[in-house]
Amino acid sequence: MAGVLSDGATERRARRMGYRRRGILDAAARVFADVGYERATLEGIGEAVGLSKTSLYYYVRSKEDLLARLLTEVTDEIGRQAAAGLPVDAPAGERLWAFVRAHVRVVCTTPAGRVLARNQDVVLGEASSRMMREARRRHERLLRSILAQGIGDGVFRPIDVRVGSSLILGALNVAGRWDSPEGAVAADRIAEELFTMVVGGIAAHPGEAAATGTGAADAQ
Amino acid sequence: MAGVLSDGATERRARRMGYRRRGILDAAARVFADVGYERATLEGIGEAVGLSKTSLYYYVRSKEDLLARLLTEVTDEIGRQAAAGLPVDAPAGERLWAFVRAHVRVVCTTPAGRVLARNQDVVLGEASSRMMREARRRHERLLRSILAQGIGDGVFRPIDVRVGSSLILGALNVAGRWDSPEGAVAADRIAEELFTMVVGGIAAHPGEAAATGTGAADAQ
Amino acid sequence: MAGVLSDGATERRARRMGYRRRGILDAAARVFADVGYERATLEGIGEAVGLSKTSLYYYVRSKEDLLARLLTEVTDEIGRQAAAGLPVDAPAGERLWAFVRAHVRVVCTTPAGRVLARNQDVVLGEASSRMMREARRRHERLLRSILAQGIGDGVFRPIDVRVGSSLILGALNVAGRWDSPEGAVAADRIAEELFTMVVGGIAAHPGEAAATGTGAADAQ
Amino acid sequence: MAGVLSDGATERRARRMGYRRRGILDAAARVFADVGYERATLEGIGEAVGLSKTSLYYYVRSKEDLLARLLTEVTDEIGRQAAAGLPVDAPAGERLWAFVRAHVRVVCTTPAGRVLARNQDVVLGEASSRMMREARRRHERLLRSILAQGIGDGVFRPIDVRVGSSLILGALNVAGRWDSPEGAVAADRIAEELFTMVVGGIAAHPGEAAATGTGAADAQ
DNA sequence: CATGAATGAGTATTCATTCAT
DNA sequence: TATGAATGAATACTCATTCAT
Repeated sequence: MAGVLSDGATERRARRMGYRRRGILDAAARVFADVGYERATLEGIGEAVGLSKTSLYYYVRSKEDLLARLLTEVTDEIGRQAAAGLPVDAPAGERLWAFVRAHVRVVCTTPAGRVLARNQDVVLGEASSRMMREARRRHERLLRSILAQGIGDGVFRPIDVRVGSSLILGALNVAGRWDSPEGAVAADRIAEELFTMVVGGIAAHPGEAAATGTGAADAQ
Repeated sequence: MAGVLSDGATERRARRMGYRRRGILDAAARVFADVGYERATLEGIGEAVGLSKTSLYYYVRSKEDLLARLLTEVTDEIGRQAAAGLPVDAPAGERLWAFVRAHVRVVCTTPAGRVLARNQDVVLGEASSRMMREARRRHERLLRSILAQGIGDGVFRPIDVRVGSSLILGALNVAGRWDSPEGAVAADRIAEELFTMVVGGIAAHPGEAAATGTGAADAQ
Repeated sequence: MAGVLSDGATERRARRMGYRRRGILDAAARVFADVGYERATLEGIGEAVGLSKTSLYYYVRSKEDLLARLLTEVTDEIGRQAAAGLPVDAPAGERLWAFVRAHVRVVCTTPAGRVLARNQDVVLGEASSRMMREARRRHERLLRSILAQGIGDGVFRPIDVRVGSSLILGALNVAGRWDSPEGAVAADRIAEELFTMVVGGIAAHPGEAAATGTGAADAQ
Repeated sequence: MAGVLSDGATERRARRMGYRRRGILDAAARVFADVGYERATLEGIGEAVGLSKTSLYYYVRSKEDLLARLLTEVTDEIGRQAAAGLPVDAPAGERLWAFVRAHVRVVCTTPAGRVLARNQDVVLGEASSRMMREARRRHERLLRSILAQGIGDGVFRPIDVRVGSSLILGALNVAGRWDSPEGAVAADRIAEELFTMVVGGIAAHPGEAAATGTGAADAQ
């Protein structure tokens, strides 16, 4: 894959670079999760990796870049986990469950996940902004495709997928704001609860409740 | 008790003070909604009201105070609207619909509402923090009481009300992040969609879908 | 003394003005003594008299003016007390004792006195600066005249009166920095100690000690 | 221990850091001496060293810190000079003379000394406050030990050493408020005058004068 | 790779002071 | 007399970022 000559050295350096970058990203995630993006300082992050704040610039373009990379990475990681181990033609219900579980798990158990769940609204510059927006779009597209499939298959009601996907993401992200439960098991229980509500709603007798809602709307 | 004459003057003055404070709060809401709390500057807010930044301090204790007041106010306003025009013994379904509609409407159509929907995670000092926390608690308590009533009446499934209320709020707040639709009508349509999903879920045949979810969980 | 016509009203007003001014000066003294001139705020002083900070400007030109008047007043008051009850031709020793006692008493037992003792070095504007400087000069002139008289009468050694007066004032002012002893009696005991040292020095056998000092000076 | 080569570089760097800090402290001393601590601005100090005001923060924690370090340093320097060249068992008279000369010299001829003499009453935060308090305590303890020794040896009268040390310090500090005489010689002459008065008092015939004082006290 | 040194731009906050009423 | 309202000027301190080494 790599060039023949500078191969060994380059790769080694790249990997070292990767290790460092990893450490930096992780440290940033922890700090961001702790005090929030705006209140976090590069010095603090540097301290957390054992590097001077200036050295950070060797690996990362800017503070915004740091956040953008972090969120992009974790977002895509969720997507990967959501698809892992599922046949391409898995039914929508199963795919949705996998998505929910992956999202909740990451959002509950990792610093980066908490950062993702909480920093939906930071205002960034053009470059970083685009990077993040695209990752988010990928994520939503995945969820929407699941919803669309379910609707096509007749297992989901014909809802507006854009509204639906937003609602679901908003609902799942609340988990990232709770005192993070330790371990995947606890996270999975939360995921189940959220999944059940999202899929089945809260009504005991869905048809009637929906009617009630409409009735109230009409009654206004 | 007060003299007939000075009464008018006094009242006028008090109202002027009110007007000013109102104007400041509103301007702050607009600015916060535009650029986010952290990037907003007191100078910018001052400009938006036509007051020097230092004059702001005549009406407000600090930037944090500004946000806390704003969010407290708008949160309580939603609660008021959610209860308006409903008999005390209204059925849970109707009450939930009123809550959803009020929340979405405010969150979609007012700057302060957008600020509320987006700034769930700002870190504030003790005083402001408490003020906001309490408002939020009041709001959640209202929603929880609705859920509890519905469960008691058998119209809602016996879900965990804490999880449920968080999920619902998270879901509703996403509306505050969309390019705000103009007018209460559009907001109400969104509210209806969200309400329908929250109540009825997205499954075409709830029982089965839920079963699917559980099945997926077992299958993992 | 006052004009025949507007007499009653004017005088009443002047006296009212006087009362207010008094209250303001006293409050300012207390506040200055508590937190220091620079950290004191007009608002705080206003509060201490039960007046809005703006109202202060009716009685006083500025914050600096407040300090200048205060210190001028208290300085002259010490001078008055130092001369009170003494025949014009009193011996220098007695006059010095009266001076020391008056100074220490005021400096120990009154807020304004403490302000005087501690705020020797505030930098003020031209007008206020001159007012204070003159009061201080009057005070020093009094002390110097006492020293000169004593030297002329042969009861004090032929010291440099300028150095001597400064030294004495510096020595006396330290008392204003101690936790102020309540009551004139305690203050008088302090005054006696300081007076004794100033007059008699600390040497057991003055002549020899002075020789020692000179010797050390020579030895360097 | 360190490599031969990097040693030089390291040391040079460390010294540069020292130089900078030194320069900053000195500049601050000059500015504080000129306009007083409260009216001094970080920007002004920065200008005086040829550094931007923000760069100051690379070397110093805060404005208070700057003052505290400065006064601590100069206070200890006086102590050092007061002890220099004296045998440990030097007589109290000589030690006192050395103390007085050192104090007056520094206070008259150095900016930091003038700052010390004049800023006895600035109100600082906890950390800086403690640092300064301790330096002052060390200084007073030295003076008190001299007084105690002298009293024990019978060369000083049995005065209250706490009162005595305060009085002396107050008396010596006045020299820091005069237009500073250039050169150590002038300062030493002032020191001699002050020393003479402190030790021998101002009375021509100490015993009688003291009696006069007491007499005045009795007569009141 | 790593960092020490330096800085510019930004920002909340304080406070004496003015002025119309 | 008294004050509510408004402001200008000042100021300490923060932090991301650059650059030479």
